[in-house]
Amino acid sequence: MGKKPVLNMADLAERAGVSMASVSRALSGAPGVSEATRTRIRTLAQDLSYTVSPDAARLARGSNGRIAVVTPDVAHWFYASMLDGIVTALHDSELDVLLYEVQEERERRRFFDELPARRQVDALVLIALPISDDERSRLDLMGVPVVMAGGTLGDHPHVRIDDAAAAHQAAAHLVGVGHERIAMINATGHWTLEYAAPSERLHGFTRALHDAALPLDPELVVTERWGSGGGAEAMSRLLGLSRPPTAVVAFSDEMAFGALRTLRRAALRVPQDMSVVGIDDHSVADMLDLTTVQQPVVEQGRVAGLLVREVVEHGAARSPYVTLPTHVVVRGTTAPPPPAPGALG
Amino acid sequence: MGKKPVLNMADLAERAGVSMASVSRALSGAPGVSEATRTRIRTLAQDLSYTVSPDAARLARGSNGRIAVVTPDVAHWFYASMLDGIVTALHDSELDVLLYEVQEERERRRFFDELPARRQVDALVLIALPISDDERSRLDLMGVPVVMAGGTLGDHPHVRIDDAAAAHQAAAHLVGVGHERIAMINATGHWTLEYAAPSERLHGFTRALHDAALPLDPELVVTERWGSGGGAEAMSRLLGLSRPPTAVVAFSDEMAFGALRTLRRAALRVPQDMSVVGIDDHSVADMLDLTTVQQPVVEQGRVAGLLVREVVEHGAARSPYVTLPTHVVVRGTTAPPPPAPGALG
DNA sequence: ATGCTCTACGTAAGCGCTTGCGTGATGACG
DNA sequence: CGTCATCACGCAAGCGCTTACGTAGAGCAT
Repeated sequence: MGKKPVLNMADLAERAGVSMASVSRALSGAPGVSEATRTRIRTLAQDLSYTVSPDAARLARGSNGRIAVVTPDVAHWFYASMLDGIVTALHDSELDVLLYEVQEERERRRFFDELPARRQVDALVLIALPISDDERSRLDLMGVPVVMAGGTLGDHPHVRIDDAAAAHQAAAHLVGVGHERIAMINATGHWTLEYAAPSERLHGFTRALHDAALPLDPELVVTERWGSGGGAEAMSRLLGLSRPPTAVVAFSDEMAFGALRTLRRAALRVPQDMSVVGIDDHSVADMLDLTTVQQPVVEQGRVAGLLVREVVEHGAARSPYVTLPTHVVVRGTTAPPPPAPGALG
Repeated sequence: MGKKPVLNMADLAERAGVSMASVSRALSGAPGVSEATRTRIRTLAQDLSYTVSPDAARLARGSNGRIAVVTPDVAHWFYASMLDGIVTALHDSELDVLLYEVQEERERRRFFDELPARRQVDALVLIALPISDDERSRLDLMGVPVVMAGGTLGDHPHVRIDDAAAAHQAAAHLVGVGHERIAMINATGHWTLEYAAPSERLHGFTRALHDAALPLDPELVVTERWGSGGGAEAMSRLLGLSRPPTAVVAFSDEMAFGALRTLRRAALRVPQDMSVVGIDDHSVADMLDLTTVQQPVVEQGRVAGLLVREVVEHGAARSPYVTLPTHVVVRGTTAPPPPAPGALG
């Protein structure tokens, strides 16, 4: 009857003819064992395929080895790429990742009320998740450092892009090829909480027009819900205008995709009749030949991963605020505007 | 000096004027405390925002509350959708998810050698990860149940689609609209280990031709590496043939996208000059108007999540082998073949 | 030899919980 | 009014580790 199902440290110690203390030290790399003993124990552990129980170790030591990543949507291109960067950066560390998806309001509430990650992790990485003040104070209860990937959160470490600059680049590109009547398709969040990106990008857009001494026609700024459906809808509205634009900056590639769909259905040619530029450089943008402002998403995740490692390992990050650059990728959806009807040339 | 940084159960018990045992029982829902006491303790815990330490609980109880999900690529559409289904299915359970990405060979080896998830989880979900026999025996060392999502693995519980049937449906659709010279673009894995899908899909394809009494021209089966690049390459080879096909079944939508790109660059019209059908119903397929065989990816993940819950909670799943249906989604990339050069009609 | 410092190792006290078992109180029953 | 379940609860023994502290022996200088 009854051997333990799995070998524990006491068993190993016995077989090695030493105390548990030595085993623990040998395996963890702590000083206080001779090299000979250490090697012997390690070899034995290997042979018996023994592993220290992370839970027991963590309990005895008080915290270690795990972080939580919180994402609004596991499957969405943007968040998934971020997550990819984060786990990649963590690959050669000892940190494991506990994954939480807080998509709907219900899960959101559950996450902040119950704090399921509480006492389980050494740090938290939030992927582009706007947070209310109440929620921030709940987070503080967890008593662990937080880093924000793809946005900002108080004075917690973060990585992000300059949204205003990105939109500015998009609009400036259109100005550069000769457009004067440029629209912006902006996004509105699906939660009560607003992301900062929409207003930032609108500012950048506005500033670009201003810099080019172009008037800003309020009709040409349309806001729809986030996603390609919203983009399609927004483009319909723009086409319905008495004086439609000749080019449009979309809040994101996804919205640009929707806009392109509307244009195709309306039998308008891109870029001859209408230029479109997105923001993101979504993996599909290349396939659809969409001109866009590229932002390094995986890289943002990677930096977030490095930040969280620093924070966990050294208590703080050396340079906790990182803004990564964006740049225009010219493809086939932008060109000079068609000659104005009744124009001289 | 020295209060504990965080409230523990002993503190709570003291403040509540009861023993730890009662607190534990009250909080965990175990019998042996009166309703009155239970409520009182719970309220107090709430007020003090106390949470049981999952690690200590797990240690004392011997295992509980966490599963590992292993995916080849966090960011890839297919795996990300699977993962989404899994975490969604786990949302209203008490299970947390530990995420492991084993992308490159190095990480793969590390994962199977070190078994970082070992002693940390109650079960393992593998997302479409082909596994060698050696690796399987390593996995057995973990001593926890394994479920496979998007494939099979010995007699472990699994969810998947019928790959042969999917390819059969794709080819049959093309036969149905009148094609007789149909190619297949097949995929080859990027690892040494082969997925089962390519050969299965090839079988389904072959069988469909056979069922329609069409000859199978070996020239028309081309295999390229997985991904849209491979699809593009494969299509080039097909176009180089002395007698090119009039239609093609691609291993996946991604490969179909590549094929479409090649066709566009070759100035061939789709579907007038060439019909293309993919498999997956990738989120972008709709955007590119690609006819495809839809497979329920998120749903497969969801089912995998349910399976793992059953396995963890009841020790076994009631029906551990699930095959989900696929079906053709007709869009704009398939049409009858062009009239044969020199044909009578 | 004596005394001292090091090093390698063992002892044992926790870490924060769960749970089998024991106990007194309570109520049912004859 | 005695007898026995039953129930609510406390006691204390772990769960599998880490680590402060203690100790024996080796090495060295005196």
